[in-house]
Amino acid sequence: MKSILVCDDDREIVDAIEIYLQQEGYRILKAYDGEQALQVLKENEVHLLIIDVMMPRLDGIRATLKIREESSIPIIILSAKSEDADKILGLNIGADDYVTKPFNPLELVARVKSQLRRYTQLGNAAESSKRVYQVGGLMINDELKEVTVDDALVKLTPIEYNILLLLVKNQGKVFSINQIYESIWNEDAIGADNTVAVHIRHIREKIEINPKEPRYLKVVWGVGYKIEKSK
Amino acid sequence: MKSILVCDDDREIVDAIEIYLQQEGYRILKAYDGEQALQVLKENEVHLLIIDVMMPRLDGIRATLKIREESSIPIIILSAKSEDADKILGLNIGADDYVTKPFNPLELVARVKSQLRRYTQLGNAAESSKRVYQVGGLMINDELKEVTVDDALVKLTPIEYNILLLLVKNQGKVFSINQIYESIWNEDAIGADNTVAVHIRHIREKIEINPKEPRYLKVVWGVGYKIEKSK
DNA sequence: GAAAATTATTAAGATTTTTTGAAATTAGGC
DNA sequence: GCCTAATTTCAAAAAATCTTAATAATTTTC
Repeated sequence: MKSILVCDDDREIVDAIEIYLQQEGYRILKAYDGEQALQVLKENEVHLLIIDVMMPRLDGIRATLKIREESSIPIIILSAKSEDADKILGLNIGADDYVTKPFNPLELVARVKSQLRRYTQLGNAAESSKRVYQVGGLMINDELKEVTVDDALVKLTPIEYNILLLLVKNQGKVFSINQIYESIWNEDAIGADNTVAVHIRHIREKIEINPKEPRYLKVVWGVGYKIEKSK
Repeated sequence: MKSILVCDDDREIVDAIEIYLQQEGYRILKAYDGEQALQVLKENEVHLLIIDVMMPRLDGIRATLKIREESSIPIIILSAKSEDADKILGLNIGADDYVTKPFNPLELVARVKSQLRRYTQLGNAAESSKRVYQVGGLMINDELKEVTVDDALVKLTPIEYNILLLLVKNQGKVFSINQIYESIWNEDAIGADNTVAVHIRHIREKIEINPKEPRYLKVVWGVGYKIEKSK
């Protein structure tokens, strides 16, 4: 579940935003000035920040600057100032979006979703240009959607392919069954453990010489699955 | 140099945007309908796309959907429709931002910069949190769920791993058996002393050269356990 | 130095997690 | 609409891990 920190000195606004975002399944953290926001960020895993400009103690602009010194989470600035100059300033100092009050809550929700998609799914320039991945004798060409093991072509179904691609793209990194499910199916994983497990088995049958002793697709007991990094 | 594709059937708008973005040092590619945009994307390296909604042949919404099937570049939708529903739709199908006409060119430039910064510099969730902890020759990579002692890989069970992670994350700090239990199991510790003790022993067997004289995982008599801080 | 309190050790039974085989359902191509 | 391939579900076997309880070894207290 994704956590969103909402920061505004107007508690009514914070509460209103909370209601809308909770409906979308996000966990909401709250702060009422910039200092508090920094504190919450330090102590919690936060995936996105919505922050007002005008606040006591530390305003949203200064807070954004401070946060950007060490974090790259998406920041949406909220402001009563609809002056273009303010928007431009906010966007230039590191914010990802700038929404002016009064705003349609549903538009804010859509912008939150868009930012989180960019941050958690779409990724960045460095990784998106790569289209061929390799781990030992296992190779995935994402342009041709082809998988080969020791130069022999292997035929995977779409779901199998996507799971393997996720794991190979992040080789070494462990993914829980839920993470895999949510990442591939784009929906909440409830009781989907077996589904993923069966796909894992099918992938192993196709890419492993001996599925009982997988060379590539390994289980990390109690945690999830990973592709063994080639050394 | 970053390349930006500007796509609108109104050539004047394309030209105007071109002027502003060129001043910022971007290379501008142009298209005048969705089909052309897809074509240009296929044949060029494009780092960001600005696309109008209403266009002949293939509109901006459909084009965005098509592009998202295989590309993750930032997309800014431009539109004369300022209806909230249109904005929400655009953002939900994969756009990164939605700007309504008429717009301040400088705000558009700021939004372009913001998106490119996210895409080319700030990166995404996966890479921003490298979670590696170290104490002397003991190292925990929480992303790979791997523990090494003097560069030798050590295999821990989930509970063992979590206990060690807790202690290493807070190295030097002493945790009582109850604190450890409640922190790992997330339930009240009643008569669970032995359980934790057994796990501690197993961890020592795996990470210590001589479990009887632990270098890392030490007992603080009458209080609890800690990981000796490295100096 | 002995008793009390705390921590360490061991191994077996209980539990959880993963793997597996097969059947049922769904989706896509012709 | 039928046929094939893909996906999901179910249930049980296998593997790994966790807990328990009984006992031993320490350290502290008196």
